[in-house]
Amino acid sequence: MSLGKGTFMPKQTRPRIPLTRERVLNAAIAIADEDGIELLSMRRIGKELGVEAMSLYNHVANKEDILNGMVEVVMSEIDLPSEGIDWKQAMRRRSTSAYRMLSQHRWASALIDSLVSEGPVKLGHHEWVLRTLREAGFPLVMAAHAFSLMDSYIYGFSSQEQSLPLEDEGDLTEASELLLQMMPRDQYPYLTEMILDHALKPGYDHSAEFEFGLDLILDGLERELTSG
Amino acid sequence: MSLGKGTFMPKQTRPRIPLTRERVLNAAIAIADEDGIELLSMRRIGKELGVEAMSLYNHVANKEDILNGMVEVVMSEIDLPSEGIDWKQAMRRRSTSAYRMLSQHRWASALIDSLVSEGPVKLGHHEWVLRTLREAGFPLVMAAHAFSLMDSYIYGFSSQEQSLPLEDEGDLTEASELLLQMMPRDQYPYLTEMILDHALKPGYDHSAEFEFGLDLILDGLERELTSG
DNA sequence: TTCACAGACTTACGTTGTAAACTTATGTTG
DNA sequence: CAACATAAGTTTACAACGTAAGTCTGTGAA
Repeated sequence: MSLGKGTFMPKQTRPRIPLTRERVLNAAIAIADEDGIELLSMRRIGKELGVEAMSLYNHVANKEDILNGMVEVVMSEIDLPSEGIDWKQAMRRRSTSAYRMLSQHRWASALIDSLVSEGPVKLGHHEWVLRTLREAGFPLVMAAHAFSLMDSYIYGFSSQEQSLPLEDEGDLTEASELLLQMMPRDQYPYLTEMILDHALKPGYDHSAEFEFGLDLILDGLERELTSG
Repeated sequence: MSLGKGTFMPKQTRPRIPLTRERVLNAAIAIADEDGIELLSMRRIGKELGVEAMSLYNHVANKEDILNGMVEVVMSEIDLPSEGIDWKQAMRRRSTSAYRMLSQHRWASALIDSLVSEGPVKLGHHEWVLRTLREAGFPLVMAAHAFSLMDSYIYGFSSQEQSLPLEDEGDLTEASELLLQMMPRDQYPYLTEMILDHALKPGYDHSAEFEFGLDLILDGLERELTSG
């Protein structure tokens, strides 16, 4: 193919959308969302973009750089309400928003705490949380406690949720039934009861479970704030 | 080397401790504890045991089987106090014990929620927690909430802790100083304050941080129990 | 002493991340 | 428009990974 430089269409001979770091990260996120993080490889990302794996290295340092970048991108999806509202409302909004993000990107919670990414988005998020707490009157040590507690819960809950092998939404019925079959029921009566009478019940809602713990934590923090 | 069968020491010609599933798992745990989970490979485990990688497959199904087995082993290290004591004390003991285990085996928290291991130890643990809560008077739904909340916090806190790159104990000083250098301080005043005036303070204790959240959660659950 | 077999070893294959060397496309000059 | 520098692709190669398949051997029973 010698339709090189000086033929007759010097500008747009081939459309060739230029590869960018952003396009690489978006492709990686799409793959991780759809096929799972374990199928994310440099060659797979390249294929997604119609390019060889090694071409990616012109725009990202290496695979870890991609993983860090993915975390930064999805963390920017978290809603951080603008100032001027109640700290409790603000924390509630950012927590449920973070939970929703972690549910949409099931690979994220595992990545966030296996990596040491300290990009501007993550730093900005931390800064926002600390400012909100401090300006609401939390003393320094208590703000640290609150931050640690909230984030441990948010990421912990999301991690635990993803370890349940529910393929689609509401499909934990199938998983539970599988577990029930393998498990000698008489040996685990309380576990059996929990699965049968609670987890398998039609109205079961995971995000309601999340909000129970979140509200308990926020109420406890409010008590600490007003009493201390 | 023809010192084979019928020479003159028919029994213990070579010491050759027989390989077992247990020895494989213990070797794997030792490697993960000392060198990190990312350096755990079949060949590395074989070397540790003076054996080729493929020999392991006579005692374990595959690598995932090993990872599941490792989780089962370390979960059995968690202290589950015998019946007859206050539910709150019981939960506090098992939680701090779980936290201590997860600190000793820094790979465990990531494995526990990336895997779908449902071995007898994990099931037994769940059964113990549910029985303790139900017999303390927690209604079914509240027991589910309590379980979810406590475990999310325990594993979440441990995960977050391990994402801090502290090599030895108390060495987060170095990590924080590194972060401070890379970070434009005037852009993140509250984050800077937190690192300088709290995290870098000599008396900083991570397990105290854990216990603050744990007690807040347990107090909140107690309130739910007595009020509801 | 012979023999069966559990349990070790050897070899081989496909997949991974990425270093090094190359080729080609693009944008800036004379 | 031609020549060239540079940016951004491709090709090839390598070491390390999990593991399937086949082979060899040490050990206990007959």
